Amino acid sequence: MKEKLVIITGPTAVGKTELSIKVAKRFHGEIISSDSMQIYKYMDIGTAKITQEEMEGVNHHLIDFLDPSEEFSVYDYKEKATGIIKRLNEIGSLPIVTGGTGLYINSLIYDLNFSPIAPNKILRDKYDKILLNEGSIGLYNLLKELDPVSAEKIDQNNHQRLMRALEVTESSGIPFSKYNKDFRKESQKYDLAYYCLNMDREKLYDRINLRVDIMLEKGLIGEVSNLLKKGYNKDMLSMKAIGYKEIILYLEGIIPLSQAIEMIKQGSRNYAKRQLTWFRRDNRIKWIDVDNYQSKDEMIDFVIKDVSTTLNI
RNA sequence: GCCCGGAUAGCUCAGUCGGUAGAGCAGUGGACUGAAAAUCCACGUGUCGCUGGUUCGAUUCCGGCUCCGGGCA
Repeated sequence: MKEKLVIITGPTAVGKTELSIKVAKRFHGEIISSDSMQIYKYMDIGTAKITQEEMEGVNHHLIDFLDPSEEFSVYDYKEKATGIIKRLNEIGSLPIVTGGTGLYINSLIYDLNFSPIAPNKILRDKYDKILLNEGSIGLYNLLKELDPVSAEKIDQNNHQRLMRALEVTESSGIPFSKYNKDFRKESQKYDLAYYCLNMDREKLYDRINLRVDIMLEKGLIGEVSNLLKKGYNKDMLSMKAIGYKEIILYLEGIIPLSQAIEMIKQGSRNYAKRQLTWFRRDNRIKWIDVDNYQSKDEMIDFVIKDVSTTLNI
C-alpha cells in the first residue's frame, strides 16, 4: 500500500497555513513544512512563520529547527521529509506537506536522484574568479568543453546553474548531464492529494503588500537587527531571504527605509509569480481558486471533502 | 509678471544632426538536477503636452498656449 500524502502549496501570502491547520485537525494529521526559510530559528516575522497559538496543537516538522548560520538544501530536505512522511504513515497520522518552495516539493514527488556531489567551496571560489574576470561567458565556455550537453540546456548568463554543473562535472568526473536525466518522471511512491491555492493576481499582490506592512508593525527591523547582533551576516544563506536582505541594507545605511520596504514588497510579488509558474507545470495539482468560493470556510470544506475522497479516508 | 529648465511606454528617463522612437524598472509568460525567498530567459504601437508655421515630410526646427519644477521680482 502506498504512503498517503497531502500537499498544500501556493504563492506566498495566499493563505496556505490556515487551510493546512484545518485539514490537519480534521484528519488527525501533522504538518511538514516545505519552506526553505522557515527552517531557520529566530526568523519568525519576516518568514511569516506560524505561531504556537496558530498551530492549535497540530504537530509541525521541518520548521524553526536550524541555526541561521547553517546551510540547507533540497538534498537535506528530501532526506528529512521522506523519513517523516514514512514515520507518520506508519503511526497512522496523515502527513500534510505545506509550503511554497516548489523544488522541495518536487524532491518528494518526482524521481529525483541528486548527484552525490555536495557544494564545493574551493571549486566555487575558482568559478567566482572566472565570473569576475571573464563574466558568465567564461563559465559557459568551460562547461561547453567539459559537458556540452549541459551547456546546451543552461543559459549562458545563468552563472549559478553553470557553476553547479561545472562543480558536479569536475569533482565527480562524470558530466552533470548524466545525473537525473529523468527529473520530470513522476514518483509513484505516494497516494497523493495535491492542492495549490490561488487567487486573482491583483488581490494577491494587495495581500502581499499589506502583509509586508504588518511585518514592519510586528517588528521586522528589530528581528533583523537582533540577528545581526547575534553575529549572523548578509553572506549567509538565511540572510538572503526576502525581507532580511533589504532590511540589512537599510540598517547598514545603504538605502532609506522606504526603499527597503518597497523592495521587500516588489521582491515578494515577483516571488509569488515565480511560484505560480513553477506549480503550473505539474498536472497532478488541483487548483483551488479562493475567489470561486463564497467564504473561506466553504473553500476549506471543499478541500477537506476532496482529501477524504482522494485518499479514501 | 519676467527668466531658465522640463513635458516621450504604467514609472524613471534616453533619443531622433527633420524620414512616426528605445533602455531600466514594473507587468505577463517561461525555465529550473545539492543556493530555489536563489538564478536565468522571452515579450515594447506610445495621439513623443496642445496648437499654428516652415518643409515633400515635424516627436525633432520656429511661434503661441497649457501644465510642472526652479530662479528673479
